[in-house]
Amino acid sequence: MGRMRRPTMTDVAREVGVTAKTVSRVLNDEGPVAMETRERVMAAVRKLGYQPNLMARNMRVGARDATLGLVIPELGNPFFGTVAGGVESVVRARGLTLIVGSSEESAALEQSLIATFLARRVSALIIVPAAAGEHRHLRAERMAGLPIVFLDRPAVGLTADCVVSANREGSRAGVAHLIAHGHRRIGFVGDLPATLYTRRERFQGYRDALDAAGLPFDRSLVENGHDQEAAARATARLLALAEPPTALFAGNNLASTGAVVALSRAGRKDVALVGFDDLPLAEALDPPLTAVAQDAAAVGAAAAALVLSRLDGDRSKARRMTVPTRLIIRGSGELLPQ
Amino acid sequence: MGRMRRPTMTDVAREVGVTAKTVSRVLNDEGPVAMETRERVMAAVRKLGYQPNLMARNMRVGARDATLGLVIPELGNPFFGTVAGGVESVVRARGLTLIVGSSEESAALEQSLIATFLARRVSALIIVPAAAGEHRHLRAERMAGLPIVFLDRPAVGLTADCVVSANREGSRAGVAHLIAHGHRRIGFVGDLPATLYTRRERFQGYRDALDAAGLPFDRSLVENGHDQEAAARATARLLALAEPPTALFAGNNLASTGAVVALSRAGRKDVALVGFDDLPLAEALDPPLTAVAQDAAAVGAAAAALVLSRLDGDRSKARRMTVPTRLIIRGSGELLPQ
DNA sequence: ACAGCCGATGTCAACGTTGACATATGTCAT
DNA sequence: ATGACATATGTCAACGTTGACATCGGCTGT
Repeated sequence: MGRMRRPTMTDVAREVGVTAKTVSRVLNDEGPVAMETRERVMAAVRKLGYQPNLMARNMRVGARDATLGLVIPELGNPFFGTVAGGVESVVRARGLTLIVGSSEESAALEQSLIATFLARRVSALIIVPAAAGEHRHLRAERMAGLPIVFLDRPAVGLTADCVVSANREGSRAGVAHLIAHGHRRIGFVGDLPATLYTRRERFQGYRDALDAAGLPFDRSLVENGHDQEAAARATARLLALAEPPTALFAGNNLASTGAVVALSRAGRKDVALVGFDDLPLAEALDPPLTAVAQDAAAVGAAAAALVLSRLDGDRSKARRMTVPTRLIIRGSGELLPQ
Repeated sequence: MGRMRRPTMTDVAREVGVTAKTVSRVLNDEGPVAMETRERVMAAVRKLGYQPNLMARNMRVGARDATLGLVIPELGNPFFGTVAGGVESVVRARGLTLIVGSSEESAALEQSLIATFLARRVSALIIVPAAAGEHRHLRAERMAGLPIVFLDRPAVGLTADCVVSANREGSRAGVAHLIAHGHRRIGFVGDLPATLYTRRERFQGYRDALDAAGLPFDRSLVENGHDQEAAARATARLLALAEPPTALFAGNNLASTGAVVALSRAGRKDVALVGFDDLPLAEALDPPLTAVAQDAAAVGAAAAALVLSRLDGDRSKARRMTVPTRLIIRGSGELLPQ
């Protein structure tokens, strides 16, 4: 229970009968130290349970903390979890620590998280911007040389590195797939807010495919919802139309899940569906889900790699990387229009 | 491009023509400061883009960093993602920052992550132990008053706070449900390694249910696999037995997913299934999945709340909290034995 | 008019660590 | 014996911030 002071380098030094500096040398493998001294220091370290104070070290060394800040919109969303996993594995291989914070899609929370990270003097930032985020305030940091990479969604009001999926192209391919199977009325179940970058891009891909096929765009075939249940309701609205769609395109993982659930509730196995984002249970659904798969871990890893190259001194101009998507054909997209 | 020095409090002070201490007072709303001075300081802060250095502050204040370390086994697993989300929301409400690290189920990595967190002087630790983790090394920290809460799985070799789901009881209820529908040969698809706490508990619940019903335990009905694909293979092995089970109990979310996939691949809609952990698509499956749902966010939130109470000085002895599970009946568990 | 007090600010040291530089031995070649 | 040099360690200040205490003018009440 004794809330005692944590031992410092000086405590270790006193125990051994040397100076803190000598202990520092031992711990950092720096400069010449007599073998015997080294051993006695190590023994004292173990005995006292000494652990270096990284805050003090970083402050003295002046440098930034060997820490990388990651801001994501929702920890609970498996897509972002997987992205974070991809970032983490690359970052760890480099001996850096990852600090993760969740902005809950709130621009204000995002700013305050970023401020916290900056106050901690992180070495770099990876940001999945919140829907209404705005990043002019980071201009000074970028000028000062702090590596900042945006992930999944580009920065707003700031030129910076960015890694995104091939949203528009993937979406276009998915919708074209439905059109190729004869569908002419294709519903779009999108994310909210509709201004969200990925939602806009994927919607554009949807329009692209319609245009390429010479199909008219029908505004009433577009519905939105941010979470699974809202997406299910959005899907139900589409199914209830006077002239309902014969096929659906879902704009993200939650929308896909919601659409599948809504179709199931309505007992409609005849409606074709292609989802952006693959789902773990895709192949077990009836019909199995055809999906535009994005590689979340790869996106995260690419962003992390980009950050590391910046840390290594790469000063070239801001780069945008696009990670390709892959259409996985399983059945739900191949249903013919009834 | 100019990698210039970041402004310090002293820079701000010089700009205004006061002392660093005065700036400090303004920024911390402490002591009396003339209105005019306050405004000039704030103006200088904005002009220079000053941001306080938390590392320096924490060091001086001696106290620990206003940061909480969370160690989870896998960032990509939605269960842990949701847990982390639950922790984060409670922690944020308190103005603390969450540092998340992933141990990849490696005891060594877990130890090194914990060491990093300790070196950063986090205010508290929440740990989801890796499968083979061992925590004697944290005894000194606990004695020194550092709040440490274990989550989902208890500590090994250390008496400490712990928040877990009602694994054994939930599992027993799930299996009892299958037995109530007439099943006598019930397969168990478990996690790996089999020594994993949750796997052991849930397996015990399975045995409990069998025993209570006077059913024999058949070792050949137990198969394991850690990820979704391995679980699918494990399930396939069970289905291929000479005397195959008429029902399955899956011991976690990945096992459930894998079991569903394997049943689907085998075209076996006649095999009953109850999964531990609910799945987002549960209701859309055919048959809909009956599941023992655990509230991952609540588990995370409970652990965070426990940590906060410790930070607030609660010195009572180590507590173990059990979060109840809920059996959600949907159909897959109600299939009758063929 | 003077003690006493309050408001506004300053001075100094310390948190734990390490970089720059200094010191004290011992070894070796000349 | 002497200087040159390497090895092993020590001294001191500084990183950016804040706690403890000091200072200084003006205002209050008597």
